Amino acid sequence: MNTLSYGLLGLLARKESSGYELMLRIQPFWQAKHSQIYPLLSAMEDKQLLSSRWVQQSDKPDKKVYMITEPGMQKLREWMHLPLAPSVTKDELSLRTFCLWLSDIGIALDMYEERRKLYFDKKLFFNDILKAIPEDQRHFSSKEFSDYILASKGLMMAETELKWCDWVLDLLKQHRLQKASGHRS
Amino acid sequence: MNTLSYGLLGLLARKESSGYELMLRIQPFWQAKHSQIYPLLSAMEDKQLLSSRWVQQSDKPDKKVYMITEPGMQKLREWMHLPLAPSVTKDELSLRTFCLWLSDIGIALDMYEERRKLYFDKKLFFNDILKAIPEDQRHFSSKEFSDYILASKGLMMAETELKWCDWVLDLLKQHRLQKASGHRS
DNA sequence: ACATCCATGTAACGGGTTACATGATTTT
DNA sequence: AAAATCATGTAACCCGTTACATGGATGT
Repeated sequence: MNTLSYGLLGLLARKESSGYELMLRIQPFWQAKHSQIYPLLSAMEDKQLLSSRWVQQSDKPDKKVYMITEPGMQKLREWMHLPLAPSVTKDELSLRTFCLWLSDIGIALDMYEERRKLYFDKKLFFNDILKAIPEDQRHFSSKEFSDYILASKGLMMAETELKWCDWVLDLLKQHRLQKASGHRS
Repeated sequence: MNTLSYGLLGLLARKESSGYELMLRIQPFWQAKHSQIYPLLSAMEDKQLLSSRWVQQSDKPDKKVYMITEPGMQKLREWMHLPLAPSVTKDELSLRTFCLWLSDIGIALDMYEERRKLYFDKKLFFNDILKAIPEDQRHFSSKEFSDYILASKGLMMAETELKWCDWVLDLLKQHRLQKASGHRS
């Protein structure tokens, strides 16, 4: 059982879902394609950690809805006592930043502007989730508590990333202005 | 050529290094083991993007130092014009947070305390890098500019993560207190 | 004595992406 | 008319980790 499988199990423990729905639910916290998720769900069903049924839909293709079983719940509870892996981030922008000195300042500005838009959208995304959680569901005993603290983290991180982008863009623009005035004098 | 290969090329463009040194230099921004880095360096040497020489050391094992070649520099400059991949983060803590409701509050407190320590050390790490960059090297034209803005990002992110952990820990401790007083009344 | 750092490499395996394959409905 | 959304699945390939293999120097 890998971490993604446990994550899917955890989502299913809160609400039965199809593979497609799970892909959408887990995406903001763990990027995984449908081609990775479907085989993991099949394998967990084979191990009796999940059960499934086909649900007919009008106007949409039929879907296979998975539910967690009692052995699945047991496995989940065990996971919470296993050692926690550290967070891993892989960002091409960091590696490219090492090469800023060998490229045109225009290329650099485009790169950070593009990333700025992503962080801005990310901020809106988590802000919308947060706004949808009413005050009375924001305490530990509520089912929505985890959504509340995770969306808060997403929002805080996006705001910091946005702030950093704006700061870098300012430094780059300042440098461009100084270079222009230098040419005139 | 994958992203990690370009990243190694970018580090070598700034300073010749051994595989071991590259592993240490890239680690804060892209976690990769030596077993992944050594074969990539070999492959890039075969493609004439790098050259190498053995350097003898007293008190330490000999090391194989790689230098970037002119075709390697060309490849690097091309990379800066290719589409930029979005950042990917995989954090087991987020997936576990979905399952908070099914575990003991003590387990939750331990988990966030443990992570808090990690973020605290991360903050110190980037703060030390930042302190080592003098004021006159913090402008765009300096070789150290990329180190300056990357260490700043690392510090800002670590501070936000730390703030989030403290906030979550406060919420959990508040809840525990309320439960205790509820039992008394 | 034992662990850690330095230093390089390979082999086996599991994780994850891209592409292939299908097809209805809704939006632009 | 074309693109996006919903929905499931498989196959080939590349990315990345764990384990194997070696060995001197330094620190606890």
